[in-house]
Amino acid sequence: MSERRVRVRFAPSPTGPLHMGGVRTALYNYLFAKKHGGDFLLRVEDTDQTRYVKGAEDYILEALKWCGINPDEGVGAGGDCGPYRQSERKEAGIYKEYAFKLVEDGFAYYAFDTSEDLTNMREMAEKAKMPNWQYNNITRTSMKNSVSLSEDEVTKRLDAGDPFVIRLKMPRNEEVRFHDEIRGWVIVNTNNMDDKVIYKADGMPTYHLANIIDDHLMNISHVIRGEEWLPSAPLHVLLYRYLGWEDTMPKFAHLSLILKPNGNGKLSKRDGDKGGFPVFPLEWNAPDGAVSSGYKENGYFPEAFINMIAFLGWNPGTAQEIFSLEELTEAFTLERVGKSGAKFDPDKAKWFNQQYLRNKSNTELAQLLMPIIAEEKLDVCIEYVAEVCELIKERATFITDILEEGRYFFEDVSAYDEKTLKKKWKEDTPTIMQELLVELKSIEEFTTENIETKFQAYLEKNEYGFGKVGPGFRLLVTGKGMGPSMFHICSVLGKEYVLDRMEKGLVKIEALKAEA
RNA sequence: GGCCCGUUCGUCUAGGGGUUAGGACACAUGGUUUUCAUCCAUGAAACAGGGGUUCGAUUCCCCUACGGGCUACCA
Repeated sequence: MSERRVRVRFAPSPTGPLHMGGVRTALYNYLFAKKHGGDFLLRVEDTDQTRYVKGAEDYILEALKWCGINPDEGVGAGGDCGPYRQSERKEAGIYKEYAFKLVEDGFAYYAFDTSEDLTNMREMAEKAKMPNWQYNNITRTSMKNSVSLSEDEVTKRLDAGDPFVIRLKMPRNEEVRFHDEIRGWVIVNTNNMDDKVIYKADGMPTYHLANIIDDHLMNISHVIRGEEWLPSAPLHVLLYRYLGWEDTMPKFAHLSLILKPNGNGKLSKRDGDKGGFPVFPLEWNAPDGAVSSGYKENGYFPEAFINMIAFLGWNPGTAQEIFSLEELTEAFTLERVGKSGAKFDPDKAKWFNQQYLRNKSNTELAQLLMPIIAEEKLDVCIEYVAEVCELIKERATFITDILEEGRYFFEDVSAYDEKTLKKKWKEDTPTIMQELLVELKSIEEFTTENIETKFQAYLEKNEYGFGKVGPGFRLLVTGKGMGPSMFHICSVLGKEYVLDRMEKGLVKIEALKAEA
């Protein structure tokens, strides 16, 4: 067989925000396409108007954009196979003819049973201890459809405009097999499959039909999708066969699900709320006003998020863990995608972010920090922020940690760490601080080295250990009990500021002490 | 319940008929650091169970258990 152009698609339903699992599916599709020089399409599967959620489609588009997963074709990108929204394709009359053709060819039939009929049937079956009633190749003979009803009756109903659906006529006792790129051969007997509705009473195709038609019309070569589709894959194979498209049927690859960090089950929105981590790439404001947090808003870099997601169920087989999108594209293969579900680990997610943060230059970090600083109306220049980043970077996971950890670089000290105050602020500390203040005042050039030299000289002169002077000094200047080198902090802060803080701090702390 | 898929340290995983079963996160200990973080070193930690096949199975096959998915005129 000649090499077919790789064309894959990500086909979400706009029923809510895209969650991590969806992003991973999109990512793997994207990586696979790029790896093989193919196309990545975005198709919106909005055949169920009752589940349509306003804003969801925009959200999906924005989320993918933030992740750097840009479609070559599809909604928001254009292309020759449009429209790419299934609702619009339905309006264009794309699906109807195929549904009816299936009936004509004897592979499907009209069914007139109403939803109530079906519900009643299921309830009756349940009472008769048949808990799982299905509309299938046995039960269909006792239902109202073009298989059981006379031809006259069917025509009469059709002419009268009775609502109907089209169901696939599942054959009796046939083995349907297909090769999954990740799982190998999957074989299912048609006796275990039901007569799925492929065309709804409202004139919309169901997922199954629309999906097959669109994939065929859009020349999709590989279907990479979630495990939840594995059970219906045989149905899809049958649909390709009955439509006469089996020779160009795409290859299938079913991805395992992302599971909850602890406990069982797939990751859901609630797990994030409970575990204190996001499950969505971007913050989602639901129409009902509920807000779900996003990775972006939590300070994650998109590259780190993507990297982390990629490793949930895939690995390169080497020790390398940090991969740019380009490197992922280079390294990605379906063969190295795992078969089993992966429990999501929020700690590892943080670790990825930390790695990326550390690899960014101080200027880069400062640039990212400036908007946040502006929001807080703090008046500093970018060069100063970069210097702060240099000092705080090593102890930050998120960009905002730099601001929080290094608060004292931007604002006066308003509170003093109680523990340090209690343990390290002794009777003679104020005197020592006064003396240190004088020493610092005498420094001409307020550089890290000069401050350190002066400080050490002072210790030596009085035969003090560092522990006698250091903690009080830090407390006075930063309000904290720990942090980066004091000499660095002071040189960044500048002489005036440091002296001022010490003087004011001495007064404040003495007042606090007197109070206590 | 039925059907389908899966099962290596707590977690993500590598590996694969004969290995001291490797790495990463998290954890613990020690070192560096005035402190915290970083960094470095070290440690603890796994082949779900039972049957086969085989000289030999964690690896191949079967069964069981467990986990997951599906079982809509939802995707």
